[in-house]
Amino acid sequence: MKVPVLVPKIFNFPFTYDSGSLKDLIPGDIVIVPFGRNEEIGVVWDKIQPSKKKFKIKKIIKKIENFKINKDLIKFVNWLSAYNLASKGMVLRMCLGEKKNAIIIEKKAKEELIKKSKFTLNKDQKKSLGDLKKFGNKFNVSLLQGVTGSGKTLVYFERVKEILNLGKQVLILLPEIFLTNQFKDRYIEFFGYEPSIWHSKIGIKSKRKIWQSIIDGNLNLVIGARSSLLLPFKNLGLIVLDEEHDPSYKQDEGIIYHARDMAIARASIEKIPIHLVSAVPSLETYNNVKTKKYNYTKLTNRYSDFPLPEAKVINLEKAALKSDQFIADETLELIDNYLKKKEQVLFFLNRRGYSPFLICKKCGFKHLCPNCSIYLTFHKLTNQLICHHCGKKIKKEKICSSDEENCDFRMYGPGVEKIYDELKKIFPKKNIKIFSSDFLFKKNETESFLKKIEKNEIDIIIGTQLISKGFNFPKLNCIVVVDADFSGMGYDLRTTEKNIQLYNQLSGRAGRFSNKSLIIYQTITPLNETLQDVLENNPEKFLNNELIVRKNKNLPPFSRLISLIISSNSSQDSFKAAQEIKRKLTIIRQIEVLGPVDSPIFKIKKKYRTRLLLRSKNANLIQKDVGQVLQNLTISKKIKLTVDVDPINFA
DNA sequence: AGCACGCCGACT
DNA sequence: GTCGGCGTGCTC
Repeated sequence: MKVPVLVPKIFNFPFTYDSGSLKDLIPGDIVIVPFGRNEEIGVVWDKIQPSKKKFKIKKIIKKIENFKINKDLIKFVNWLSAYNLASKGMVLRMCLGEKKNAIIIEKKAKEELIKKSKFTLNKDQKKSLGDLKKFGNKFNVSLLQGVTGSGKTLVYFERVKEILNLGKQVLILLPEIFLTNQFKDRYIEFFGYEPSIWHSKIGIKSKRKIWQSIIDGNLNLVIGARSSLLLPFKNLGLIVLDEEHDPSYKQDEGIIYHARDMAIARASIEKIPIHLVSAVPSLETYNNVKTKKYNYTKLTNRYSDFPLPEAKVINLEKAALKSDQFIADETLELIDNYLKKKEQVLFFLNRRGYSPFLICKKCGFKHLCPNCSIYLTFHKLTNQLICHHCGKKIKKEKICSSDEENCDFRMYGPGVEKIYDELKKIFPKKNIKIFSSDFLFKKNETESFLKKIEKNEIDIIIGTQLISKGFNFPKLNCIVVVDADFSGMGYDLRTTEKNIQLYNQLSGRAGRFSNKSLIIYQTITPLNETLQDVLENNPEKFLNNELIVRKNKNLPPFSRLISLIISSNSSQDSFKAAQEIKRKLTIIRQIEVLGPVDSPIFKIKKKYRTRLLLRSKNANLIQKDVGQVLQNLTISKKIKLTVDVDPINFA
């Protein structure tokens, strides 16, 4: 009997095999097949691929008895692959945990019971929980919105418990790996046992253990990052997607997909509910709530009734900073009140290193990354210049082209290390620490750092974006945004949205347990509109305006975008290939093709990148037509084509 | 994607 | 003279 078998490789269709002596093979069975000169794991797929090519049909070697992929997952893989223009085989690869031998049998782990704390929901929370229940246990998308500190987690934990009690599996998605550990403690407190955590960096043995017990139905709950979305759940009953608005849900390497949108698709295929959770939802989700596509429930008050921090703007233009100073005197006066009370102050600056600009005063020389078309950032910690794109590290060069002497470098603009130096000079006795990826080397370092902050052992924290995400710092009551910059780079239509999200999230870090908390925005543009929106703390107003703008400009969600990135070792090759692709695409009536243009960062990791942007003329899906053209494309293997459906990053 | 085969530079 | 760079072709 002929059987279609999909292998976890680049192919977008299953290969045809002979079942041999194996009887009753059905879609979802996991098999070992001969492939080329090797053996490969594969999954019996739903449809035989018709083919004009002649080939010898090989026999399936054996069937793996204990595990089976469920039918809905096959449907989901097919759908995800078609939507994102990625090959089915590569999507299947993600289901199998990337590593092909995740399947090997091993002993199963028991959940260890730990003491469980008692939680009670307040009135607000009870109402939202009631709403979520009311929406039902069939497929529906709902947004649980609540200001930072309103206790959203507790609400959905209760909901999760309910679904678990029905004997169903639950998936909780979080936007970043490092949040999963922090989240673990809260989970243990509530449920009384260790949750299983899944993300790309967990070891092979835990992967194997989790994968196997999920497919068996022995494990009921997984907390995971993006990749957990493709796990082979046996009977999934609920998906919760926390921090719904977070851009890191978009995977932008390898198979490019948006985990939020894919999660919704999976819920739809599995016919189960999905809860999106956020303080300020993404524009897409907001629009879907407005048009009643999604259900909606809101928590309006902070859990312990402490107010959100008061906001203050400091005009850096007027502050007359001395050279080498990035913190205004007025800011220093304000934070002093908090430090005196032994309360923490957080300086937020989304710039790693010491200084982003190192320029020779005499010859104007700047260090350019040898692999990318961007300038290098000076890091004092390692005394190196580092490329924030490819990670290249080099020592300072000193040859000045203006005369025989060495270059005389000046530093412009602050990074977190620079702020550290400035603060250390003013507060030599305070314990000041930087929280950025450069200072968190080892695995447990992040956790111990966070513990120290919780225990109030650190007086001043200087942090990058990392710090804005979901942490609970009880003694933090004052935040300083060193450089509230709203200019963006001009190539990201979501810059404003991201800024609103960021500052909203950031301000939520302060005043968890205080009536008097403060967030200070230092800026050279105190009248900026986005800043005004942030200050007003009325994200709905911003979202409504933004929707109007998008509508007028025919941008998503009123149209659809697909971005093509064409890259190669030569800038001419990339550009020529892009023109060629554009020509072929113009056959499609319902899209317009913008470009080709060099990408804003033209060279990344030695590859020259040119891009095309495809836009639908209405809100219909265009994947099918575009996919067809791309499939029949014959371009040199030297050219790499990356397809990004619903792009959010335009670099 | 991975892997083998095949053709040209640099160097143990 | 070999090692190894990557460009090309193939996988039921």
